[in-house]
Amino acid sequence: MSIRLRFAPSPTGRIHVGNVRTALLNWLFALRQGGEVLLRIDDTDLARSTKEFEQGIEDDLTWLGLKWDERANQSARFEDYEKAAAKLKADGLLYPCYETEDELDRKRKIAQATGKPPVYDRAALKLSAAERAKLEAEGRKPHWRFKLSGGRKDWVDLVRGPQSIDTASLSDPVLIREDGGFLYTLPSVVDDIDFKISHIVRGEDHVTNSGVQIEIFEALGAEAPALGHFPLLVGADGGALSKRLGSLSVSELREAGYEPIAVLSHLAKIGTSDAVEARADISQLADEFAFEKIGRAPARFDPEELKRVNAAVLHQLSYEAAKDRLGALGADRGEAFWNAVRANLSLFPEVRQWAHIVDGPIEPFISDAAFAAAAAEVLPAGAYDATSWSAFANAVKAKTGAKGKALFMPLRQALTGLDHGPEMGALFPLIGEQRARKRLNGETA
RNA sequence: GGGCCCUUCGUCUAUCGGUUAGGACGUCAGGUUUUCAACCUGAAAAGAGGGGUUCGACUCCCCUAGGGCCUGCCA
Repeated sequence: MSIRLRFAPSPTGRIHVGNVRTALLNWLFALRQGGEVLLRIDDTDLARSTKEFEQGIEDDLTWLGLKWDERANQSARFEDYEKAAAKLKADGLLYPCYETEDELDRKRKIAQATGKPPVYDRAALKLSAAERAKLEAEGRKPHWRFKLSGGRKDWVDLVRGPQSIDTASLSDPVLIREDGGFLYTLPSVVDDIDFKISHIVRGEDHVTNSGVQIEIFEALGAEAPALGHFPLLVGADGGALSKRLGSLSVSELREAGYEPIAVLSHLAKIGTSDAVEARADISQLADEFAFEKIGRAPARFDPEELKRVNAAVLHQLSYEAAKDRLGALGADRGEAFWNAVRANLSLFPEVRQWAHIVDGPIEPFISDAAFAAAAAEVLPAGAYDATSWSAFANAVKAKTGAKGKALFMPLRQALTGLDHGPEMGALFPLIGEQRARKRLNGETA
């Protein structure tokens, strides 16, 4: 059997970190197994789905470096869903119901209040043909429910181990809405069958769903794929992922300047037994992927940790890899510049700050004007090279008697306006004599 | 209310009855950088609480507390 995974977002919004984790785990398993990934656009909800979001999702996945082998739109497959629904109806497994949403809501509340499980009572199953005809004559349109077996459904989950869902404690799921629209449940199963999906990897919010869907697979004469349900993401405080964090979109991360591999590394490793550290590329993440490494407790998504991973990626990034992006930001000052400043970056766009400090104009920070003026007097003339800084520092040391931190910190502050940053030896030649002289004299340059 | 799952250093986790409870990140210290950051080395740091079972429990069972998911004509 060939390995085929699928990622099935709804184009009702852009993808966010939770979605990326789902996508990534599917991709990593497929990559590891030499399988394929189907990008399935779940756009059965015609009212809320848009082509813009669909394009946005593709852009997001492409930026992340997740390449799909095949893609499909559910909106183009309604005939297949109708066919499956017809078969279920013919088999007596899909039955019409006429309760309104209000009625169902009331039934649920009453059940809750009396301590009973809020499970659909199957009243519609007891309707006679005459009663149904009467309801239809009143203008009521049916929604359709799948008749659960009432037995237990078992499977060995890829991450959770043996699972058993008691369908007797579940409501018969509505498959077709009153307006004729298909809900997620049936199209998903039909597609998984038709596209020969071998493994379904999704969040644990779908565990109960899986029990239901296994019955639908069987009702349609198919065998359910292997199933894996991983724990969901929670916030850094251990509580539910906040709305802000949970909806943190890929496009926002992209705009903020995050590296795709940092986002991928972080989301692939949190909640697993591997160290949460940057990896070189997706194939390395795939090589290390194993369901057994995924824990069963929720994974914590901490933006601070993501930032840390991102910084580590930048600290290793070669000039060659950074060159084009530096150019795009107007911050390409050569390899020596990049190698000097990258260790001070946690987000790529921050490089602009260092380019600006090299170019000016910036306002120097001078705490001791006499010291700075003395330093200016021994500033070497002409073109600077890699040795200029130490020559200058020694000259200042000889003239003022300052050494160590008392020597370097005021010079750094005067020359860069900041009290931290890259090696001055690399920055100094880029700043050059003219700007250095002005800054030491307290002038903006 | 019911069902399913979870709880080990600050954080993510390893351990599948007998370990000095290991690693990674963070923190702290030292080194290096004639300064800070980066980098290198080292150290401190943990079994939610209470009962069992057992010669022996982080590991198995029960209770309590805390947390997550599901219980939709959402996906």
